[in-house]
Amino acid sequence: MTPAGNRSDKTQVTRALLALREQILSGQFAAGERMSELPLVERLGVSRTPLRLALVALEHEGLLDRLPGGGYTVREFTVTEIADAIELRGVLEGTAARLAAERGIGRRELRAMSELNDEILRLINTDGDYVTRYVDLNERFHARLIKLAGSVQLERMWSGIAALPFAGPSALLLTEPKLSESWPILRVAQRQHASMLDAITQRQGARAESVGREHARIALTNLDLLLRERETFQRMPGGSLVLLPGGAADDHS
Amino acid sequence: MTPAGNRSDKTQVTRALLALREQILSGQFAAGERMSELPLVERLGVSRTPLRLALVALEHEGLLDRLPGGGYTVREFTVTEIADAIELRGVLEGTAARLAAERGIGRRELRAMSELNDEILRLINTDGDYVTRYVDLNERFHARLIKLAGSVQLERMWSGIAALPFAGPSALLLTEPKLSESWPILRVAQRQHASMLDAITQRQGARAESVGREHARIALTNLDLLLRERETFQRMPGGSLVLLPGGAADDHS
DNA sequence: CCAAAGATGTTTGTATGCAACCCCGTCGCT
DNA sequence: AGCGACGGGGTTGCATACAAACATCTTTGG
Repeated sequence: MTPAGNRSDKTQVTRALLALREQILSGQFAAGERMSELPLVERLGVSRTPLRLALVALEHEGLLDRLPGGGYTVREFTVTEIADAIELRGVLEGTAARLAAERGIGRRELRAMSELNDEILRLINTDGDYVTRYVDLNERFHARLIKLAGSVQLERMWSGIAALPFAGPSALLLTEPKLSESWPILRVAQRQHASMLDAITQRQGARAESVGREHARIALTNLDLLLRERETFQRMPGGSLVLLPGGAADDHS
Repeated sequence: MTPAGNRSDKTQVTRALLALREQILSGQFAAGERMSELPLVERLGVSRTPLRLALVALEHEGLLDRLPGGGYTVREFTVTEIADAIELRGVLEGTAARLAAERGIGRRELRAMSELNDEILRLINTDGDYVTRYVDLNERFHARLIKLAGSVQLERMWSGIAALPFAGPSALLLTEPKLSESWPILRVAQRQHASMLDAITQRQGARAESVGREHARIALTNLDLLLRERETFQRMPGGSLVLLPGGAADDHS
């Protein structure tokens, strides 16, 4: 859904959309602050007409909230919301896997996904900075998984939620500093990919679904780990939009 | 999501949105036909600016498809897509029920839903034309169910899919002619509502989820019944948007 | 001194004019 | 005769001017 622009659109609304999203995610707007059109116009260098289209797109995307008197604010996400979004992504991916299993999938497609996953396996057996490549492969795997179900609606819903900051399939990957902690997790994830493919191949719908769900919950673990290091967290794109649990408790629960 | 307008907006974009949606659902546009802005402007009596906002809203809603060169067409739905959408609504409602069960729900809310469902029970024990009232009660029950989970994302996704023609909780109710056939179905549905509430009360997440899913599948049955009477089908709002299975086969499968 | 009405600035909503684009047919040149 | 280019109609994209809603602060009258 209006994820970016089609093609390499040079249209003003795309320009505004991209710029705005980036500025929002990098925390250049305070959480409850009212975003009026005129300031944005001069900030982004587009006129009001395309700007408004970009704004409704971002509202649809869930990054902006329309406030009563008109105007927008950047949406603030609680940790619970993020966890819910991840759980929901798991539900959707599980459903995709189940439907794929029930309906049967061509060997070509399964083969392609297997190869993607094999490449992931080779990658995490390597030493070195493979994060970028891993993210790419992982996203491709998940995107294809969703398409396996062959349902437009499912795809739409998934795109809607996976575009949310922190809810995407590779959103919470630990970056450099703590890579040691994330290494075993990636292995588990790769294994789950394989299990899903196997379940789909053998048309075991229930198994495919539950593995799909559990797989997404890996992100919950990563979320927990990340929350232990608030500074790192805040620096990640979109980090400033997250309302961290208040100073009290929750740090040693 | 941009379901109707907030408040009783007299704004032009709302006017355009409502009028357009109604005209689309009543089949006043051919399926693949290109909808250009200028004709719509004089048809709806609003200028291009609010019209375009209404168009993107309908695109987000899934009723319109943007076509490559610009402009829109009304979206055409296959029977399979409708079935998928219903299945997905079941997945979401099942998830809502499961989350509600897992997280626990206040008695007040459960009580309220029980009363709604009791009223449905009394209603279907009555003779007479209760369709309108049933639809109202049923929609309220489902809306509350979704809210029980307490997840904004889930609610958003559900609204998105329940707004689709034929995918809403009461969308495929058989109208007057065949009421006799739908009567026992309503009884089953009411019972499933009760089971869901019971499961939630007893915090039986898995049960709540599976009942929620199965409950939505009632709509699949109704869909089947409706497809036996194409004329009736075509007359329902949005009926003309559905691409019926080609003349061959499928009538006696 | 307080209250109410009005003026003023700021905001969003709407209309419209202009420019760029695309499809397509036709005309001219080779 | 074929191929290419030019131009016309129609369409969308964009910018801007204007109107209406809203808020605020001031000013004036009691």
